[in-house]
Amino acid sequence: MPSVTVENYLKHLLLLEEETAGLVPMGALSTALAVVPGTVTTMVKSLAAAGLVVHRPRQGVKLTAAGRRLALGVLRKHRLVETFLVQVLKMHWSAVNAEAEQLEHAISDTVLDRLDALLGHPATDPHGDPIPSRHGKLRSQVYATLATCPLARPVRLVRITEQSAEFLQFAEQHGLLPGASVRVTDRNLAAGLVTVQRPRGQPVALSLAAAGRILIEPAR
Amino acid sequence: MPSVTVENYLKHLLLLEEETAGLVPMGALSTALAVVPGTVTTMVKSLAAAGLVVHRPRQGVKLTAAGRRLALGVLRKHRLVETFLVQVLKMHWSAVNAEAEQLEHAISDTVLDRLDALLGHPATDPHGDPIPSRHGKLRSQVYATLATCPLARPVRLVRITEQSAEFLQFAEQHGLLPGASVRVTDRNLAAGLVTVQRPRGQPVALSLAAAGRILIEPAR
DNA sequence: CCCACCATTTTGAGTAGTCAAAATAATTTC
DNA sequence: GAAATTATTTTGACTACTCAAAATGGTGGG
Repeated sequence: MPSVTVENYLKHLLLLEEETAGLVPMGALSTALAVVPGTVTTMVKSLAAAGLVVHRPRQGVKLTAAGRRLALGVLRKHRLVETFLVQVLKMHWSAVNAEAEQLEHAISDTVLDRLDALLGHPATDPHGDPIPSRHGKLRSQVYATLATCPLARPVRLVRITEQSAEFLQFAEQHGLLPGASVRVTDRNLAAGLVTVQRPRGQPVALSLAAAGRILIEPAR
Repeated sequence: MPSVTVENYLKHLLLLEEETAGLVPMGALSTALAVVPGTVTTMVKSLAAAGLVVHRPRQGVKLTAAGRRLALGVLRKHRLVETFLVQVLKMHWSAVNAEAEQLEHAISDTVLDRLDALLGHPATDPHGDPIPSRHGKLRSQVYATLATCPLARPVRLVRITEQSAEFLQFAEQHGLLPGASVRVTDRNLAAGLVTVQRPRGQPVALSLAAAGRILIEPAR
């Protein structure tokens, strides 16, 4: 049974692979896990010895099939727990990431399956992040974002790929929730600013970086 | 924040204090925690240094007020989680102890309070074990047991103080659940055997030790 | 009273994970 | 193409736990 630490390394590696071409650099893992780079090197070597990752020295890491399977299991727990916390315990979506961070390592597959059934086998968590299936399939669709979509056209928010409580609270305050329909009215690359208009309400200004974390699809 | 290990030492110490007069011997903790006695000595010394227990060398340990407060918090989490697993996720009462053993260390006070509210602030868990209140009060009533109660009189089961899945499955199969009404028809001290009769059904034979783990009160 | 037995404590050693800081390699810059 | 910068790895050390096995202290029987 992998330790909490191992589970965390694998989960973050999976997350980083999603947004990285090729190998994940050690530094990226190091900041994601909030440990010093030397620790990551040591740890990655032992994960490699266990057959969970492939380590190319001075280049980076990636998951093996076995590592990926484990990581997907952890991610599934994380996202189902988040969904449970919001839907059943009525917690705020900005608070559940931190909670799930702990619970994902303590919940058994048995309990998880019950939870999944109770929730009606949801496809995504409250942030719109896809929940890996019981057998390790992850529907990982490529979406446009508020930083890249065409101007003026109505778009529907599908996913917020940013877990910080502050950002999520900000987003909710301005109606930027998965499912909401908005239009990007202006995008100023020089200033790095995106202006978003929702049906009834004030326009909202976002940094380009923030806008890039909000995934969308053409509305209707 | 106390480590999982510390939480486990404190919780088991609390449980052992309930059934021990005076200090808890090191050996008892050692078997409860499934570690060798030397480990307990080392660990208890560090808990004592942290002000969580009092250690009288060669005699035993007991919780300080601070240690007890922490232990009650863990026990509350354990028992509320058990209740949740049975009442909401419909798990079998014989399986939930093992699950709660893990979850009790991962669940935050916030989540716990929501769970408590969802369950309607239950006073006991599915085994009849009292749930410590949010402020660390533990209603710890002294009950008679099937090993000590008068013969032939109808009694109501209130609590099963034995967590092993096998025992709980056996108990359920014979209708020995909290709330059930039964009568002890025979008690053979020489053979160490207790015979229990429930309203409609075969008589059940139990060892004296097992009978002592089933707490009762006079029925009506 | 002494000896044997039991529980407990000590000692020495190991594992998992971490950091600080020095060493090394790769990449960019000029 | 050397020098400077940046990322990564190494080294040495520390914390929190754990075990095996030897040492110690009490207790109870003869």
